[in-house]
Amino acid sequence: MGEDRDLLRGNIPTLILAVVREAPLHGLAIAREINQRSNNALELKQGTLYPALHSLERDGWISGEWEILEGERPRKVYTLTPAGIAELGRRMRAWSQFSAAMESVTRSKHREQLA
Amino acid sequence: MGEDRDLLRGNIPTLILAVVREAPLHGLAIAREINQRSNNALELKQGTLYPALHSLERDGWISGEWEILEGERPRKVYTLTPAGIAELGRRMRAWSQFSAAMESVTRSKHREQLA
DNA sequence: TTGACATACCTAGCTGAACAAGATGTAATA
DNA sequence: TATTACATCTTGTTCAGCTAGGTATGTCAA
Repeated sequence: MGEDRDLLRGNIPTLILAVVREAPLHGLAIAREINQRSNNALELKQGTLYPALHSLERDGWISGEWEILEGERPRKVYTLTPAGIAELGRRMRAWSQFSAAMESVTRSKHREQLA
Repeated sequence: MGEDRDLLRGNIPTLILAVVREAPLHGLAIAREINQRSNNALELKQGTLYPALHSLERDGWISGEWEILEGERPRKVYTLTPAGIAELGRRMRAWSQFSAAMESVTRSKHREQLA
């Protein structure tokens, strides 16, 4: 709900890549999609979103193209590149491993449960 | 293995509290325990460990006591406080929620799988 | 046409957690 | 006596994400 801020660290690129994988989207739509899919648990601030998109584009994982339609605001639509697909795979594997490691450490040896 | 560094962010206090919950331990032993339980996936650097312990103690989640034994180096042994037990519960719940949110966002709508 | 509002993009500067790289000191071992 | 392993601690750096601003466009109502 918002105290997860520190947990989000390092995972924002993964989230963005995962969302863009399915369909090219522009910035705010990406943030909206992450928010909706997580049932409002995850919220990307604009000061986080745009710099993250720029660095992902600089690294070649996504590519942005301006879409200018009649009677619409200009939008920069991002598409996952082939390199980005590989990067997403790497990141998701890293996440799985880390997540499993967290489980191993926090699960009590004696199977005690916290309320 | 080491590239998980960013993922670790924000979770170190949780890991420490979880390990100390089961038995009072001194600093390096805590780091060792986390490393072993995670099959060497997680590694706490000393420059991370000690400041983290100090801040957890400052917040009242753990309390440290010097243990001085004959023919042993002095060690500061940390114990989980009652407030720390509650804090650990909060943090583990936050982790579960965040973890589930990551799943929701990264799992493709169309059940496609990455290699 | 004026204003308000939602959308859409962007950035400069700050913050703070984790890290790198140092230091000190003790006990055991060679 | 030197070296190694253990054990604690701190200073200074780094950088991802946030705060808090900014610009501009389209819509709708007064």
